[in-house]
Amino acid sequence: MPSKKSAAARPVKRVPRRSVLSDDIYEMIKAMIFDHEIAPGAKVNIDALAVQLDVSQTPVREALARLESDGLIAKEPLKGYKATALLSLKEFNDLFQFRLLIEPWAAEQAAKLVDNTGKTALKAEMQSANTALKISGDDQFQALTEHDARFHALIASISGNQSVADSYERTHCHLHLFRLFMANRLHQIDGESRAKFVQELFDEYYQAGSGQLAIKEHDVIAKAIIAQNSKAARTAMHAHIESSLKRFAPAAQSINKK
Amino acid sequence: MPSKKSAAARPVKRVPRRSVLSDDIYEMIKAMIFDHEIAPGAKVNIDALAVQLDVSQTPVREALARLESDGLIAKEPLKGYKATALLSLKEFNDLFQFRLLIEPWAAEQAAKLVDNTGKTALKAEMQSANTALKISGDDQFQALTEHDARFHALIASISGNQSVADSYERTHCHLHLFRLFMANRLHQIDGESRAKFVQELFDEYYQAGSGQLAIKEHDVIAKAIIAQNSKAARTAMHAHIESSLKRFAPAAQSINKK
DNA sequence: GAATACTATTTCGTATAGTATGTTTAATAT
DNA sequence: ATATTAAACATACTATACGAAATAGTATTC
Repeated sequence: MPSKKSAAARPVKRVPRRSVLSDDIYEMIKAMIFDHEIAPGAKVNIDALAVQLDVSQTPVREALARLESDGLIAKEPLKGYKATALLSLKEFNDLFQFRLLIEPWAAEQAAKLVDNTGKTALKAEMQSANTALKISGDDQFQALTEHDARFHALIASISGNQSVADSYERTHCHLHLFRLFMANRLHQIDGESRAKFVQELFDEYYQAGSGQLAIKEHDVIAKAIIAQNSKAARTAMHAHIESSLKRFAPAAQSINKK
Repeated sequence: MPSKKSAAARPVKRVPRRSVLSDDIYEMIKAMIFDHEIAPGAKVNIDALAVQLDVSQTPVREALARLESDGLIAKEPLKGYKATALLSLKEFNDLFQFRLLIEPWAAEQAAKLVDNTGKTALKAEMQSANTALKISGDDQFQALTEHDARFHALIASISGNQSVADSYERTHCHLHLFRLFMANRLHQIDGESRAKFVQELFDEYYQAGSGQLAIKEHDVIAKAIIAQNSKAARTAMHAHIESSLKRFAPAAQSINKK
């Protein structure tokens, strides 16, 4: 069996690796949901979307079918697709309860099984978090949210359990949280008090106290895993999720009162 | 606002409720995977499938996109769809580990929150299990497997947490287990020893000891939930999954050795 | 015998037309 | 004026045919 070196040495012929259009469209629509180009609850017109993306209906239909399976879009037979509504307070709490069931375990396992590759990846991800902190405005929030998604997915992956990793990915929790936040953000225009609330929410989420609260919590988790301290990793993850729940609860609640 | 009674009294106009072809096809293909009409790892030709089911490619494409999202079918870009392979021993263990994370909690919550509707549903499901025991042969195994799927899904539903219920459903564990069993079953022809092994496996799974082992375990769980004894429900569910894991492990292992 | 060139098959996407259902508007009747 | 009915319109869903691009298999050449 050829070594990895020799394999890397010979010219790689498998270049094409062209992604299938259907997959690209899937990612594009997901992105449109993510950044509110498709608002929560908004109707999704297949034909219009196909025209807008300059493709035929076929790949759009496949993408929507997958998105429905993901729970990001709901289908009403013969009436069409709609982006799912924002999380209700109950759904929000349920989601975090679910995460509490699997993620502390995942962190514990990750600490037990992590190898050098995993440690390197964790360090790199924490670097990207610090980079994100230098951005400003909504873009920063998006960058931090994406770091958050990658960080948790990485740990689930290091845990070695594919079922757990998949189930985490499928929650799309970062997407839901980002939509909750942006929904509040977009209501800024409604009044000063709201604007202040949103700003406070943001500060509280990412820069409370001496700053970068969530990132600091990530740092604790990452360090515990790298040190292969499984108990510490579990408790740190548990604390982080509960802390994150408390930070986001006001956003979820205010939406419900609308 | 009209009461529920008056709403139920007037003739229901919402009769149409005609399912969309695309959804039917999805269920049909899933059923074909379930009963090995599409073998694990087999290639799935869209055109052939459309002809076989006597529909156009459009609904087949949507169905396959959803099935891929479910993890029941894998897509290789520009090469087509294939039914996913049987669970490897590792995947099998991972799946059960995942279930151990969420199902005991679900049972505990179910015991806390169950109402009369839930209790009635649980009793009805246990009745259907007894009915299934009267069937014979592979059909019995299928009937029992389907009861198993409904029973666990019901408890997840009673737990009240949609995220947990969804994540359980998406494991499609009953489908994977059934495929594992049938794969062994189909190898009966290979030799007497194998035939005996399969028979023993079956007996052990559903009729060990004084009989109906798994069903008895279900009964313990159901009774604990109905009695609203949450701790008992949790431990019973935990024991049941571990017991189930031990029963099925040989099947998963023998596949790996192939 | 290995690399290249050619052919066949298949996947993927497009385009378009037809049908069925939902939605809206307008007209009619109570 | 309200409610019911009917027609017009829009859209979702399905069918069908075609074409482009990649893969897989075969043959040819060195």
